[in-house]
Amino acid sequence: MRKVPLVRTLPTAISSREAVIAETFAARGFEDTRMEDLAEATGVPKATLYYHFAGKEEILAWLLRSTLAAMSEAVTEAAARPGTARRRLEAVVRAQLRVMADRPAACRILIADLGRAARMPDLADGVGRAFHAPVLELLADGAADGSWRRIKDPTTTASSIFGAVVIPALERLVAGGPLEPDRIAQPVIRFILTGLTGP
Amino acid sequence: MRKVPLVRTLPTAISSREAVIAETFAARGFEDTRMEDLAEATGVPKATLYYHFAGKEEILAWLLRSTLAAMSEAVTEAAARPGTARRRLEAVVRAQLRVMADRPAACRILIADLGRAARMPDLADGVGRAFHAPVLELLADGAADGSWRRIKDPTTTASSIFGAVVIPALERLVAGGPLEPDRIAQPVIRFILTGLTGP
Amino acid sequence: MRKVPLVRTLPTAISSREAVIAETFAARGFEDTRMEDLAEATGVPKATLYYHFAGKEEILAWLLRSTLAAMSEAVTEAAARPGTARRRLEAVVRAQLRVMADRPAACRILIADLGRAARMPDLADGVGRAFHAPVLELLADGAADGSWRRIKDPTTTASSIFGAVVIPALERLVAGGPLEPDRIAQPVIRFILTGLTGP
Amino acid sequence: MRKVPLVRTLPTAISSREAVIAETFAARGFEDTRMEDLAEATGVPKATLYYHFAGKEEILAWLLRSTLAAMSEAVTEAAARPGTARRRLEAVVRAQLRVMADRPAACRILIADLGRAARMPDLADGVGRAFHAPVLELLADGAADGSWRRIKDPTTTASSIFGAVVIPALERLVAGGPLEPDRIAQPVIRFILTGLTGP
DNA sequence: CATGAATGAGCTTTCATTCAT
DNA sequence: CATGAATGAAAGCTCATTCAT
Repeated sequence: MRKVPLVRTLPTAISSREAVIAETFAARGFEDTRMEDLAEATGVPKATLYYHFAGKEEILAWLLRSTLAAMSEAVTEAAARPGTARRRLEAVVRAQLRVMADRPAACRILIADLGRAARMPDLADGVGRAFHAPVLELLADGAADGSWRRIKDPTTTASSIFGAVVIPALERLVAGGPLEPDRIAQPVIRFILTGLTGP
Repeated sequence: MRKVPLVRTLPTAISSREAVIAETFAARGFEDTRMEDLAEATGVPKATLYYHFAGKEEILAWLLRSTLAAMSEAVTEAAARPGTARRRLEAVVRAQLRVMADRPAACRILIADLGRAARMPDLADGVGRAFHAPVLELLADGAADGSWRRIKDPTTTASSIFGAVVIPALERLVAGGPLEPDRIAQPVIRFILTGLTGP
Repeated sequence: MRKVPLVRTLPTAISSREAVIAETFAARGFEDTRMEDLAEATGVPKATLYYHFAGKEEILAWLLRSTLAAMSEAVTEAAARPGTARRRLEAVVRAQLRVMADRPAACRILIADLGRAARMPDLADGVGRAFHAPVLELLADGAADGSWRRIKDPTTTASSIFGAVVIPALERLVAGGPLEPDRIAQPVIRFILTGLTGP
Repeated sequence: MRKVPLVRTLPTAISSREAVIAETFAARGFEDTRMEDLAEATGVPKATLYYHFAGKEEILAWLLRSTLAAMSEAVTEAAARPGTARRRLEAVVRAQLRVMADRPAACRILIADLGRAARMPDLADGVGRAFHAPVLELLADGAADGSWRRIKDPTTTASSIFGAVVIPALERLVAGGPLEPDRIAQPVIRFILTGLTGP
């Protein structure tokens, strides 16, 4: 049983089909998606997929890894901008929502099936690194620059922030509607910054 | 494939094994859990499971329905208590966390695989009814009784609240650690009520 | 990968088809025999074969084990008869040939593919136990009772005897002709007892 | 599937790897040896093997043909020496054993899988021509020159001689031990000439 | 000439599910 | 009612083989 990911460089015939693959997985769920479905959806023969990936799970892993990388990049970039922690957090939230809007299928898989991601060793803490880490830093920065109070339990709070952003977005995605990041961003950011009771 | 759920009354031999079934599903994921695994885990022969359930999916549905019912009951009860909306929302959060702590495996499946639940017709809006509906009411009540400002986009906000509660809890569950509802409740409630900037 | 042989008792629907299975394997060779071929030949559905055997290889193993057992029994019985070692050795040769004539396909597989048998752990020394052991004893007995000279290298000699019996028989089987044990027995026995130079 | 053997002259890069190829086949059996395995073992890329051979089976055929040729040559040469039939037969036995010792893997394949060789059209009677034919002549010569009695059933007897030589040798090879042709030759020759009862 | 990349064609195996007892 | 035995229906994966360079 070969579990080591193959190291061939992906031909564009495949890598350019990332979205189609994500949509295929999203439509039927991982297990109900047959290799054959992916072959049909991409136009790449089954055996060729096996030539480039060690198995169906590797394809999903590649997809999620790529998605996570995009998320990580967008979030990290937003967090690194100049400005107050508050502005930067707002940018992070918008960045996260934008990535989800750009790759609805892949993000839907990733977030609506966190359980599976958790079961995939090399992805397990991908979410953590992509979102939590930058946010944790921001939480500290914000306390320092007066953006907000000192956060007592930053880990839990970072998770709460993640949930507060991602769950409303997920519900849109799952409902099938388009995700309008700018529409959601506002109430979400307000909720994150001031909670229910704020001004 | 018979899709109509059977209506026999479950023998306790099975219903008492709910937790084991949930753990089995949680450990390997739905599709990687074979009927045989459930049979072994519960001690109930495969064919007997088929005598009581229309199929594997029905077992999961029964499990999730039961979990959702518990969640719904706990949340609804908390929301119905006397007191300010604020107190009642706090109670709701604690209730939600307590259910998750009581049924870690089942809740983990439910929340870490929202995608599947969404794909299961009769469960699709279960989460909505279990959590969102009572919270939506609370949001209105709270604006009325002065617990908080008037919430502009209550649907999105209810989702954010759900995410803010459930994602930190899920991360604990997935990490394998025990969920201490009371430890998490405090920072989460504070976050929900006052956000990052509040007092 | 389950390598442990299953322990269900074989239904006669299968065990009674032993010969057909052997013929199927013999006709096309092990690897060119698909499970489907065995299913068709026996009338037992593929999945049912898998219910009773852990895999194709297990079916072959069962077949060879059974053949070896028959060989062992026949040879041992012949070797155990009363009489001089010489008479008993003659009986052993005839017994061996008779088994081969009775189960031509299975014996052809077994002997024409000793290499595979050697690669199958639990069969590796089956041939040794079935033929060599009794013959080794006979060689000693014969030296004691004056049937023949003292044999210096009994292991090699036992192998030579085995080869001298089995190879002519195999050539008949492979040629497709029927094996007439009594026709072959005579020249073979004479060769074994007196070699080329004897009276 | 092209069945005509290609006639390109083999580059030494391949022909010099004959032993490695034989060992690879011997270790796993023909069908469990993948083209890839041969490529790895020889260092010659898969596609290059296909450039020189019409297919996997052709590689085995080439190997066995080569082995058979060596056997045939050695045996024929030994049988053609001057001297009594008896001396020449002894030489034949030693020659046969020497070839087996020199090419243990290839001979193991050839003899431990006589069934397959029999199924390969152009090899079918290779063994016959390589060993049986010279021996048949010797049997007649020996009767003429007084080396031994007149052999009644020379075909069967030639087979018995072949078996008496080759099976003990095969058992050594399969056991993994080295084949010491001179150690085996003596008891085998004695057995062939005088059987069990001779002086 | 030689070969990395690609793929057609199957085959083994697995499992959810059924059914006779 | 309960269940051991049996099976239909896939699906993942492998590999021999081809071909463009």
